Amino acid sequence: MKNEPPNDPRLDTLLCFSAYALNRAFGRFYQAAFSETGMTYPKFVILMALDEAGPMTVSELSSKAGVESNTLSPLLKKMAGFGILTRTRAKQDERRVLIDITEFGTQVLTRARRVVAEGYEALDLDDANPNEPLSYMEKVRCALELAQPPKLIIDDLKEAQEAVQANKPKQ
Amino acid sequence: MKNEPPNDPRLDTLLCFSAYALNRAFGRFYQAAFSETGMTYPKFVILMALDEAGPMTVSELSSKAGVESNTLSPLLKKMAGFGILTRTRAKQDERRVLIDITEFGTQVLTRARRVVAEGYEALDLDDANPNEPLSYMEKVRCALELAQPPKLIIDDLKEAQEAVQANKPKQ
DNA sequence: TGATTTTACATCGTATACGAAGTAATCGAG
DNA sequence: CTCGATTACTTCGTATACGATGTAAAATCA
Repeated sequence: MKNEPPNDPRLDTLLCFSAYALNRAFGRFYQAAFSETGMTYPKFVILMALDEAGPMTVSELSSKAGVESNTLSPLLKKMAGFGILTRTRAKQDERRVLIDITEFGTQVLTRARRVVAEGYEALDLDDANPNEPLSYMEKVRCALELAQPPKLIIDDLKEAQEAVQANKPKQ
Repeated sequence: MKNEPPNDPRLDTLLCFSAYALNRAFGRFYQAAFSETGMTYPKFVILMALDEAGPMTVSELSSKAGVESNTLSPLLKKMAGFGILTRTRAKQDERRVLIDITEFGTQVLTRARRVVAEGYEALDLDDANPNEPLSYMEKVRCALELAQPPKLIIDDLKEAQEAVQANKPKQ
């Protein structure tokens, strides 16, 4: 019972295509949920990783998230500018940059998680059989494509964050 | 037996992360296999779709491949320039653009398929259990990350194609 | 039929993502 | 100790990918 006969020319039977299509379906789903907040799916993954495993160097984050460090560098810079994480050169080894989630970042993550969980529940995937990867992935993808996810809102958090930064610009 | 409890904070347990990570692992795998040929994974998917279902409009290709038409437009233009497909305005409806794979494109696809099949076989995934999507996807991802895929070679096809074009520039 | 709406693509701006190459700090051999 | 490797991150060029918007053809309505 082969799952992906390499000579089968049909796209539907290829795991690579399932992953490709499903990933972009998730991407659009998250984009809709996060629109106008500055949040994106890759940023969400980074926050999840930091929240899960604590402060890390860029390399560690790179392997944890499965993206190259050259992809992370500009992303982390933007996120730091946004106030959701900090980038600190390690004193012992000036080459390393330690990344840590901020309080604001934690709050954003908490809300993002809630929105995502709500969105997932609305997908109504109870009848999708998780024991067959390809059909399961396709069912999830279809559900995602039909979904209208709830939207993340962080305006109030942002205002609070800006107020904090205005009070102590001693950094 | 929930597969993706939305409140579970671990990345590993999220289908979205599995799809994200697996997709990029496939991307790197294909990039290595196709390097220096001008071929890429998205182009491969487009060729597969055309080969599978015959000539199509941009919209049809868009739903078949699961990418938006604005992503396809520039991609198709490049591929046409590369000689692997043709773009033709439909006479009945000038808005539509019909995409068809060329003989050269078919040859490239055949070779690409062979290379990919060889690469997959080398992954040695016989012990990966396809009945558990997340662990299966992770196993595949790890195998892909370790893999050294064989490389696609199309230089001779390209030369043949250029010779053909040089002989009949009546287009 | 002429105006309006819809459809099908294309273009634009932005956000990942990668390999290759660059840079600065650390390590290691001699 | 010093100078060439190695390491950790950054920068650069290129390739998707998307939403928003533009444009021209076709369909629809008045």
